[in-house]
Amino acid sequence: MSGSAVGDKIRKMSSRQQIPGPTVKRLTLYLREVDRRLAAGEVRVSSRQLGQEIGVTDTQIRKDLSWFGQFGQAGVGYLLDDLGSRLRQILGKDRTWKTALVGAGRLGQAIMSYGPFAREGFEIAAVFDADPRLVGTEVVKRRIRPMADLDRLVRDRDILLGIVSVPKEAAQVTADLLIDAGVLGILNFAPVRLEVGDRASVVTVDFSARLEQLAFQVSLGLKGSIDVDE
Amino acid sequence: MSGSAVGDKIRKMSSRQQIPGPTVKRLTLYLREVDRRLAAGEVRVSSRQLGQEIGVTDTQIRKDLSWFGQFGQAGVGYLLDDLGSRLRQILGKDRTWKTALVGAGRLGQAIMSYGPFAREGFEIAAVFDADPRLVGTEVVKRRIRPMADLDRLVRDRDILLGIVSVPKEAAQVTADLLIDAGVLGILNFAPVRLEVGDRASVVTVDFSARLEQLAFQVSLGLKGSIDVDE
DNA sequence: CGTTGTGAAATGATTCACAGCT
DNA sequence: AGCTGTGAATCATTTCACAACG
Repeated sequence: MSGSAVGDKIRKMSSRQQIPGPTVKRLTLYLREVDRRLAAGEVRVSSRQLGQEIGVTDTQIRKDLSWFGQFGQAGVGYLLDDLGSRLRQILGKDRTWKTALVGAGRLGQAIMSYGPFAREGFEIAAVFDADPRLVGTEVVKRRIRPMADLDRLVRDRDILLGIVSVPKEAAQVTADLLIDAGVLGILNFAPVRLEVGDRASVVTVDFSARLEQLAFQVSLGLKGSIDVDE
Repeated sequence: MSGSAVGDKIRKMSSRQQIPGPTVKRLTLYLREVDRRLAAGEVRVSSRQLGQEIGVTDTQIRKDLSWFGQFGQAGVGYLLDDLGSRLRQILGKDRTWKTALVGAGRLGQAIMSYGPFAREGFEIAAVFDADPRLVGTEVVKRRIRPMADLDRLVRDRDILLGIVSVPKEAAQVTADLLIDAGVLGILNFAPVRLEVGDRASVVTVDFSARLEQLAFQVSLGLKGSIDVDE
């Protein structure tokens, strides 16, 4: 029964139903809340209870989950344990993602020491920097490699994700290097749009754009966390 | 006509037409591209040219701008200079936003030294930390203040925005302190939903949620920057 | 002409309403 | 009774199509 359930999920996913972007963003929140409740020793939740905490309606949660098959027990709710592992599977968190970090400046250092990254299946398997003064030194307990080693190390270590925390001028070249070395996804912290065609997926985290959005909301006088979002 | 155009905008904005969230997010990108072209010495753009660079359709841009009145010259396009200052005004970037940073760990330090913040109208007017070992020291050329001084300093210096870069356990308390001291907007880096009611606006930047979204895309095999977003 | 600004149409996401399971 | 899963309805956003303009 559990075997065929996994099969359902995979079949549905590979039939290339397009999962809505907003749904994906929420999935992460669901998993977090599920883990929190599991850690608290709880066993079951209803979609309403789950949503309460994270500001999402019960219908929304059920609709989101329905993209991936059947999860719950009608009349009862969801088994946290089960829901957790299905979500982890969907989000690709049932494996370890080897990640290359490029740019070991203050932002890179912050990322290296950011708890959640290290803990939740994202292993920073190599760190690179173009600054010769940094190369060879240890930062946050990690040896910094020269850019020249990037291609070889990414290949040898089967690294699939890249984190770009270099100045914006260097972001595009860095992305190209990573992709040429075989990386499939890039988390970009530079405030630029990376042009990658269909060679990889990109997700950008843009601090200053967000601060601007905040300033806009405040200056409109729109109090209230209208769009906590993410 | 230009005087009344500004009037139109303000009237439209205060008549509380609800500006769509996605529009606000794009406005920031438009301003960036406009500034880039201004710096390159250009004088005019059409919506199509503007969109090319940042991956947005011309219609989308015109629709977005139309929320704020008339901007362009039919048959010609937009005057970069004019468009830039209108966008700056809309986004609240025609003033300096005094900001309090709470949490001077590595992430806080990265934020302090993040160029765009400092340059684009966001002044970090005070930095706080709960760690007594940090308080009183200088980090990235800024003196770290104790939490006990937060309320007084935020009031005295007319600080309107707060940046929360503390561990997630401390995020909610920190937000409450900031709001009680009069802050109207919070940029939250902790991976939790802040409960602020209608007392302030919140925008959250959640690194690990984003990495998860990336892992999801990659594991789905969805190559291509489907959702560069932000 | 080429380009803006905008109603109208199309697409996408959320909420509603309820059938069906436990 | 309580709750899930989902088609149908509503609401939001994007795209289309075109009139008006310089």
